[in-house]
Amino acid sequence: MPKRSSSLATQLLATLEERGHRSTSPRRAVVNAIAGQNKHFTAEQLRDQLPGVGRATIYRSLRLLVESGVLCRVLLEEGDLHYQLSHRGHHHHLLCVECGSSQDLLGCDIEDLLHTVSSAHQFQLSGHWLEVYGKCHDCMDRPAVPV
Amino acid sequence: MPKRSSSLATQLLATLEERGHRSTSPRRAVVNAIAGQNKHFTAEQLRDQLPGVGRATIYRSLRLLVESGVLCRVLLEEGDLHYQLSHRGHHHHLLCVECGSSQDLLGCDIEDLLHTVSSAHQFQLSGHWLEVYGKCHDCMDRPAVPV
DNA sequence: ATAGTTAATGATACCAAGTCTCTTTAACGG
DNA sequence: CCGTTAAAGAGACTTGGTATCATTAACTAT
Ligand SMILES: [Mn+2]
Ligand SMILES: [Mn+2]
Ligand SMILES: [Zn+2]
Ligand SMILES: [Zn+2]
Repeated sequence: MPKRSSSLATQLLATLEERGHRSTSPRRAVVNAIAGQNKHFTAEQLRDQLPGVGRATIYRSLRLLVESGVLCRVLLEEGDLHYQLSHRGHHHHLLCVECGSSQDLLGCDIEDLLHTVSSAHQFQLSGHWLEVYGKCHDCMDRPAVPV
Repeated sequence: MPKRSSSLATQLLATLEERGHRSTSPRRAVVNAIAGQNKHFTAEQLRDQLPGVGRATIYRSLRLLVESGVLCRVLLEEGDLHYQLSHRGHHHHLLCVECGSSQDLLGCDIEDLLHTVSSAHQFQLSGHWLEVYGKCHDCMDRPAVPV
């Protein structure tokens, strides 16, 4: 039996439909899989979970969802690109390098600071990219995992 | 006749030698080419300029120079990885999206701010990645280049 | 100066992460 | 129900890089 769609999945799909995209069954499979992730994930992880969906379709869906603002790209310290559900609007992440969890960083003062610094350099700010790496609260207590 | 080495190139090579790496002729060619760049560049650009040097050697040299702290990686807005000469130590860049120039951002308050924000989230900061995009002073005045 | 040791090179195969092309399918609007 | 057109999927291709390994050449010690 097909896994039941979460309301989150329904919501993601609705976002796509509002933007004029069709509700196809591969697309529903993709948003369901995404809704089931509990932390950031890669395109390839999604592909492993959806062997029946074409590779191009997965990448196309990810692009649409990023463009719609419901997914955001997350760059890990090693350079790997992951995705995760986004709180709409620009924000950043505190990424735990230990357990892979992430916390959103909303309404911090970075924008103001960057504006100040930029104008000091006679630079007209238009965008920025920031990722913050470290250990989350849980992993701070826990002794480091032996490799 | 072989292009004369700039003192910058000599300096780069010296850094490598100090770290126990041999002064080979492909390596000299690479540091010379790097010393001749006037802005950030990609590995492939370097390759085009050095058709006689093997691909692996170019990537290996870039890695060594990054590890030595004399080159830094720069992530452009579109996701392309570039390199540029580094002022040793951690710093960031103001990248002009118009002309491709970049200004180093030293001693800005970002570290302090991130520490404040992190501890507010009970997060133990260990690193971060920041790139700032916009228009440099020159390009602010100039009307946008027609595509 | 010579020889020995070992780092470094480069040819080539390989790989990861995507993108492009093109034919076929199916969603949706009328 | 039909027609239009978006979307899918197969598969070739691309980009940016890494791994392997036989050969070469820097440096070191004599
Ligand atoms: Mn986010
Ligand atoms: Mn720099
Ligand atoms: Zn953690
Ligand atoms: Zn500029």
